[in-house]
Amino acid sequence: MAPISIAPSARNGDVENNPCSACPVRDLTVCGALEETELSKMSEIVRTRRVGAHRTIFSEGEDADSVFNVTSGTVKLYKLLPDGRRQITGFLFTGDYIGLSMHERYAYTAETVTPTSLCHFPRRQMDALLKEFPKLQQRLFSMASNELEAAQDQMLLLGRKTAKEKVASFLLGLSWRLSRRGQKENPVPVPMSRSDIADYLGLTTETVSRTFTALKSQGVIRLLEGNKVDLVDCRRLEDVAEGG
Amino acid sequence: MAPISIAPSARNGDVENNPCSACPVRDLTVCGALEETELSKMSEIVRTRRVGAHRTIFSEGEDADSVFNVTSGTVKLYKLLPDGRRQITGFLFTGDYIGLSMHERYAYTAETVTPTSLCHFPRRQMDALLKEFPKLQQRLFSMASNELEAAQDQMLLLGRKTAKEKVASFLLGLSWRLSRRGQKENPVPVPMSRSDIADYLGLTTETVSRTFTALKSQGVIRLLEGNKVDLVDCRRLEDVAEGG
DNA sequence: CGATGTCCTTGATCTACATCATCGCACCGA
DNA sequence: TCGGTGCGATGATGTAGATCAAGGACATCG
Repeated sequence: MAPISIAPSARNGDVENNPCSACPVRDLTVCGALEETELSKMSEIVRTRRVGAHRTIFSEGEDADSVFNVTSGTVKLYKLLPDGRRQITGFLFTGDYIGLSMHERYAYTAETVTPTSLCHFPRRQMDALLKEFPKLQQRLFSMASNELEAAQDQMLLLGRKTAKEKVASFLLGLSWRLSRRGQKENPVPVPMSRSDIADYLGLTTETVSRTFTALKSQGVIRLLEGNKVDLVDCRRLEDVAEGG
Repeated sequence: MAPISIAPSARNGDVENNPCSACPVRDLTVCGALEETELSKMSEIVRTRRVGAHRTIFSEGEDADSVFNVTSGTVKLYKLLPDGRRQITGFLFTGDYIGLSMHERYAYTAETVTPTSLCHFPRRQMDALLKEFPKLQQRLFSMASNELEAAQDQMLLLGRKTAKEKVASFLLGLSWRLSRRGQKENPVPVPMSRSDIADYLGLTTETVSRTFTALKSQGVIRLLEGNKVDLVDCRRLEDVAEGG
């Protein structure tokens, strides 16, 4: 397809044709499963996209013909009841993959919380790559396993935890995911609105707000500039999260 | 390994060495991904087990060195909080696979609800089979996808539905899974206790009990002999489940 | 630079469901 | 045959969190 480029232009040419090889977050994502040389196959089918905050990426019920990688920003996934009640089933950050649960139609709506960069893959071609590279398939399976475990934790939270335990668990979860991505785990940026947090925890915005103030006045957390939360007393927050 | 058996005994010999080939529920399970001939590999590592009701198969936190297939009966999976609050994350029936989310340690406890038959596989050897048969790996991934979608539905239920909507959804879910297994979808056997249902739906036994009576007196369901529930008005039950 | 809007917070009140208590019934072992 | 035990149903009461209401902090915009 692409002519083999030579001499000085070679390097730039490679990067242009194979942006994935220069991807700074590759190891965080599904792409980390591939060797440098195999990556070109991904480059061939990927299309990068930048979208602003509060944009719908796709909606529940639409044909699921694309999958995505989040390379920066924050995304929320949610399901709605007919009367408008909403449950956010997850927040996605740098490195997360959208479209793990692959059926004919999307099972949820995906919407950006902040400005976001996405890698977009046509699903058919991604499926072909999965067949070609079992390592990719394995990595995807292991990511699905992690999601499943997170979903079970979330069920415990939604079904059995109090408001205070829910909020504490939420903050610790954010912090934990930061550290998994190799970022500083405290203070924690909280880019989503109170109402998003409420719909994630099965609460109302008022209760979330009150619970934040309660934790703050107990000296467990501090609310900082720029929607950051300082986990002052992590140990105690963990106790709170488990009902201790 | 096993000597090649000849003549009249051959057939029985095969079945004994390869019980999987005679498995009546094979197509429902992960094993359905394999050809007759490949099944012998599974037979070599499988050990079948029958266990009574209310037995622990494994506990949260133990080394996850086995995976299982349910060939008959009902199993529940649950997580506990330190103070004993319990969340049941799922019920498993004939054909379901235990151990999808594979980490070093079990993320939940698995306990039988009724007498149950299990196929037991050492995890290491199962992993080897997954490498050998990509079809098996694919099947497992697709089962994980389904579980993930079910988990998202359950989050919506736990976070945003009322008691009545929860119970209605639960009954419809049982019925739907029956029909997926090719069984009659009404009336629905409900082998688990009120307290199990409560811990699955994020309610108390009393509320579950009251909600059953409420649905009964509205003529939407009938409680039959032998813990069966007759979904009298399926359409209306669906409306109730979605808050209609 | 007021006008308008959105988000967060806080207060007052309400309610769905939890909690506490009791009872009936089926099952079971002695 | 008879207590014992566990489960399910139902009634009385309590409460965590929802709902309703209002004000304050910012940002955007004519």
